[in-house]
Amino acid sequence: MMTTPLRIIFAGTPEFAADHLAALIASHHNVIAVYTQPDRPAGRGKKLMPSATKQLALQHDVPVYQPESLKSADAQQQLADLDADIMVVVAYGLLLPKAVLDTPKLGCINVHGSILPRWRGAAPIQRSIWAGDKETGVTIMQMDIGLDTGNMLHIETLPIEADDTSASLYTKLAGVGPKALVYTLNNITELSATVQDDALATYAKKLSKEEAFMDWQQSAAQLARNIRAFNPWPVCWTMLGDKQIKIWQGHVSQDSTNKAVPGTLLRADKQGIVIATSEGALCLTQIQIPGKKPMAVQDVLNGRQDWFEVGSVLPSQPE
RNA sequence: CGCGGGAUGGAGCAGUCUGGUAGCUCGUCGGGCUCAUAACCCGAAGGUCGUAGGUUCGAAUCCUGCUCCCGCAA
Repeated sequence: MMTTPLRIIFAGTPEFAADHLAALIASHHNVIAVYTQPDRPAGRGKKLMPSATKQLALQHDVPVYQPESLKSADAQQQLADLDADIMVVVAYGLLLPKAVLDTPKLGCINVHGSILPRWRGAAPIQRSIWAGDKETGVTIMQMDIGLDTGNMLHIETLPIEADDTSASLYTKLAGVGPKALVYTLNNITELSATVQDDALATYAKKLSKEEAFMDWQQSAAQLARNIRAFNPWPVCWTMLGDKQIKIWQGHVSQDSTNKAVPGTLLRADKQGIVIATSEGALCLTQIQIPGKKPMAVQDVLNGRQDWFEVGSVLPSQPE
């Protein structure tokens, strides 16, 4: 159904946002400007890197704005002068003051990576895996003052598979989100907004590197979920002697812990590295040692069998 | 110019300091053993040692440039 083309301002930063921008550019709507975070140092040499969204915008000759903040009167006036019908926000990374929310004729809408009101906040995709949810999705909502509290316009659900990581789920949601977004824009005037039930709300707090440290006092099931949730960032890790080991893949093992101290290395062979936890054993199948890429445990053992001595105990706290 | 590690058969590593016949653990292929096997035994194939130059009688190894990969830190 072809509706009247909307004049859209797009605000977003990472890859996930760029995927949505691509869908808008391909649609019959007009993206008149793109807001994205200022270029930040990234990558190996700490070089200044434009965001994925900026790169895409430049390819399509869409004007790019990169204010440090939208709180200033200048920035707000600049945005108002664009005279947009609606503003679409996807993983922008900056808070929008009320003045900005009210500027476009149809307000601002946001694509959020969970089924609201569950997992409001910064890391909805990761938290849904971390918590063991069976289902997730994207919610398109009308933004208001609160953090992800706006009225919901459209929801698209998706099952979470047993082997899904944050990386794989991101990819899946990036496939669903853009379609849901375009659908919402095409039907923006007819869609009824559903108010969120605050009683059901949960908050997806940001991930930290500390949280990704393997605490063997936790259960094997929780640690297995952590491994999937914290992939590709910050990535679960542990200390083997003075070496930091990142853990990219693992699963709950059938092995008995024989009441071994949590953190005890029970076995290291082709099947994986099995470690005792407070509740069950965990089998690591893909790990990464400093200076190397992630590798199958089998490969690591070929060259460094002596590193993994059965019976040694890994720490449950980062020094 | 933030600190550091690395590039060697298909995979993971040793060898580099003290230049002199390319080595280990696996994988692959062939054969054997076995009721059978991811187990075990025997054998084989497979490498311009990241790249360009320099030093040398001789360079994986020493020197210089370049490319790519990664850990830390922000």
